[in-house]
Amino acid sequence: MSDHNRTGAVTLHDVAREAGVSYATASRALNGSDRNVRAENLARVQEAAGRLGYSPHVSAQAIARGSSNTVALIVGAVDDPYFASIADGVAEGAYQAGLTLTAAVTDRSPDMGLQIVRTMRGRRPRVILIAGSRVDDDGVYAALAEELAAYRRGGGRVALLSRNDLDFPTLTVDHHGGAFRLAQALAGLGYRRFAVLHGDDRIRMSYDRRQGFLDGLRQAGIVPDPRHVVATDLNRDGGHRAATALLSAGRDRPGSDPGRSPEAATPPGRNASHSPEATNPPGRNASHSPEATNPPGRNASHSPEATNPPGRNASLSGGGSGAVEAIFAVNDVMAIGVMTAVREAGLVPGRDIAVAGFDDIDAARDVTPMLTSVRVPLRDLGRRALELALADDFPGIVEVQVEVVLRESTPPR
Amino acid sequence: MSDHNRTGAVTLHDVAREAGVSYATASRALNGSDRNVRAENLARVQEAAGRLGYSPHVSAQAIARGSSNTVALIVGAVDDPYFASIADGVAEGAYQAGLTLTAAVTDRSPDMGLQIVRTMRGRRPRVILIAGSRVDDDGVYAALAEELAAYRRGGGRVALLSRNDLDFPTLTVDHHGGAFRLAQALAGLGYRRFAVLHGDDRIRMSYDRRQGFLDGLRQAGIVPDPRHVVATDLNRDGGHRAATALLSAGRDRPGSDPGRSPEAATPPGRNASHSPEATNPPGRNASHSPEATNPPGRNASHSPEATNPPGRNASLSGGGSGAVEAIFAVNDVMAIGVMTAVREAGLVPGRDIAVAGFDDIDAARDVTPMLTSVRVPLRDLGRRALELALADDFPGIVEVQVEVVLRESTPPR
DNA sequence: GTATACTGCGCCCAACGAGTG
DNA sequence: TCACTCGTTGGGCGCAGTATA
Repeated sequence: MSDHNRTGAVTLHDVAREAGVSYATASRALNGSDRNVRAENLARVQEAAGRLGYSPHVSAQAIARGSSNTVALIVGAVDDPYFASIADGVAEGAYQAGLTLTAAVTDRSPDMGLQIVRTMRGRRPRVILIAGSRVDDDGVYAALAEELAAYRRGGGRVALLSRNDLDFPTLTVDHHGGAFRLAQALAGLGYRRFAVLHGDDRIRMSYDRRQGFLDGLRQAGIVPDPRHVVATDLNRDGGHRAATALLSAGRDRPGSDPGRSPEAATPPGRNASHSPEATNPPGRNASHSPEATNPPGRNASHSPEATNPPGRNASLSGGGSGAVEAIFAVNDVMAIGVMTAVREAGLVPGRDIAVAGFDDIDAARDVTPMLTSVRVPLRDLGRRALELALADDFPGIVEVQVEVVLRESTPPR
Repeated sequence: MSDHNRTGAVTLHDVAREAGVSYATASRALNGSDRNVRAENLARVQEAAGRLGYSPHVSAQAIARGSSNTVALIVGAVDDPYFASIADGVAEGAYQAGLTLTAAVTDRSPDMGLQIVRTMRGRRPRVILIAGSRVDDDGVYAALAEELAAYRRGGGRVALLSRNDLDFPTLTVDHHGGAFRLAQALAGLGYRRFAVLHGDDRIRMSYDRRQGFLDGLRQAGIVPDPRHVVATDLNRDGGHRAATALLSAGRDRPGSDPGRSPEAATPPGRNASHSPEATNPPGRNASHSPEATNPPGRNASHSPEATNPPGRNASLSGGGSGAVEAIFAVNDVMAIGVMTAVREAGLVPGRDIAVAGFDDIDAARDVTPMLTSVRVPLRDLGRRALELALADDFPGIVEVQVEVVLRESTPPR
């Protein structure tokens, strides 16, 4: 029965007919606009709806009402604990607010989330939340901003996570401060020679964390060998690969330039995990100018003009006066990869080489030794971003504080 | 301009007016149904659309066309690598198929996904994918089945992941076989005394894995102490908690019944992670009959009639003849929690107590020692589930094979 | 061949009249 | 008469078809 319409789905008409009431009554009974419906009819309608398996067409409702109650979350990857935790927070908040969450992943989009935002916008959600779309080339960047502006003009609400360069309510993390204090803490523990693993400089998170760390070191009178400040992918394999290259370079070819090793010098490529803004589209890998926007004292991967004169031992494990004592990776996922690489090189993380990360994901406490990190309240981040978007006033940029967590991977030295 | 309508968003009307063409022409130009539009007009329309920031209203399109092109994925949790990997696979497949993915999490729903399915259905997606909704009490269970059947009657497509009890295309994992072979492999390595950590028995995955493992042991002539077969949460903390309780019970109170320890005996509660079907609604914790459907040789958490006579040393770490040599947890997340608990007890996982899990998530290779597990192709699972749903024929149940991966956490003994 | 009406998708909302008590 | 409920009708949401001009 009731397969008269195109899709074959049950409509409100069918329910009304089945219940023996009028269309309007059925509508009033089910969505209770003005609940002037007799109890008996109400029950009949509900019963009929249940028997027929009726499900209101939310698209039609959305059109008729002019608004939906979904929140669209756009993340870089699902696979990544960073995003997963944020998404979890958003899901919780959405549930409490009675909103339906729909998520999209920019990871595989050629247009870096721009297209995603476009299609998401077409769904007319009440809120669009963006966690880490990349600060990309100006063209795409401006297009994204315009897209969001148009969405807001249409009554939509926007909140951004972890970027502070657009004119929307933004929840940002104190990357610089956290890394700064971490560096100071590690210096306080007695470490002097550091390596830093970071990502593409156009990813603000990566840039800020690296810069904060270097600034913190400088404050302590420490300037790391530029060859030990390496750009790589912001995921587990990126950390693993860069650390492996550095370790093998230091051991197998003492005096060689680790920054020039083919592994470590590889610009960030595909499968960029974590990376709030590092989701390289397939086919465009490594095609960006890797040296763009580099500040002084930066990544020396490709820089022949390293401050260390050639011949000086800059190895990680050489044991000489220049040997690196600690590796900081700008996120935990990378740091965990680093730890595995260290072990594979026959060394013991923590004892032989200290390792530190950032984010304090759950896994940081499950690796051995437990990972020193900077705690970011990721779930709160998601929840608060949603609140921010829903709020009526424009709070501008809200900065979330973070906390250094010292663990066994960086024992006093 | 063009803020005449309720929402304030730009409509196709605005675009047509702006471009100086008729409404229908603009429609054809933008969605190119039959592209009988002059090149000049086409360009003008596109230009106008871009200038106005027009975004087609997908709800309206869905209504007009009678179909949308989204795939709805319903998972138990985002937080969990198991679901995250599956979601990643689905996202990939959806992207390739030109479908938009929208995901929902049942974790916090009081109705165990039933309500989620209901609302999802209202969105009229082309596909609904369910990864691990719990095999719950018959009422909800039947309601879920009916909901899905109604959805299918309306032309929708369904695929189920990892449950094989409903009449829909299903991708199931050979939980029993994998655990069976793992048990045999561990027995082959010389282990004899095992503990098994599992979840709620109504969760088929947990039940099958545990049963498979026990069957495999039996085949090798091994029957573990029932007190060492413990039910707990299917997440990291569940594994950690249960292992801690067992270890402390074994050490602090030799001869006592570890199954009676308040920690280990706690029925699965909230925050059930991983757990394709274990997402207990808040407020209903521990209210189900915990002993339901228990097969012989099962969990003895609450069983005074343990086969071991009281006084015999059944501790995990006591070192006596009854000391457990290996702990199997029905998933990796739990196993990782177990490893941490072992370490916290002053023991070395792998050397003092072997640990094995199931799923072979990425993190299994980043813990120390690397975790023995059973490899489940989770990403493939997601991708294939989508294909299954989209396929025209009804393939019934497809079973995915798994592979035992022995690593350092279970060295030969 | 190209551009314009018109109808319909499934629903919400408002207004009106008619039927009860 | 009043308060309440119900059915009918019309309009509209934004868009995609299919005829018309």
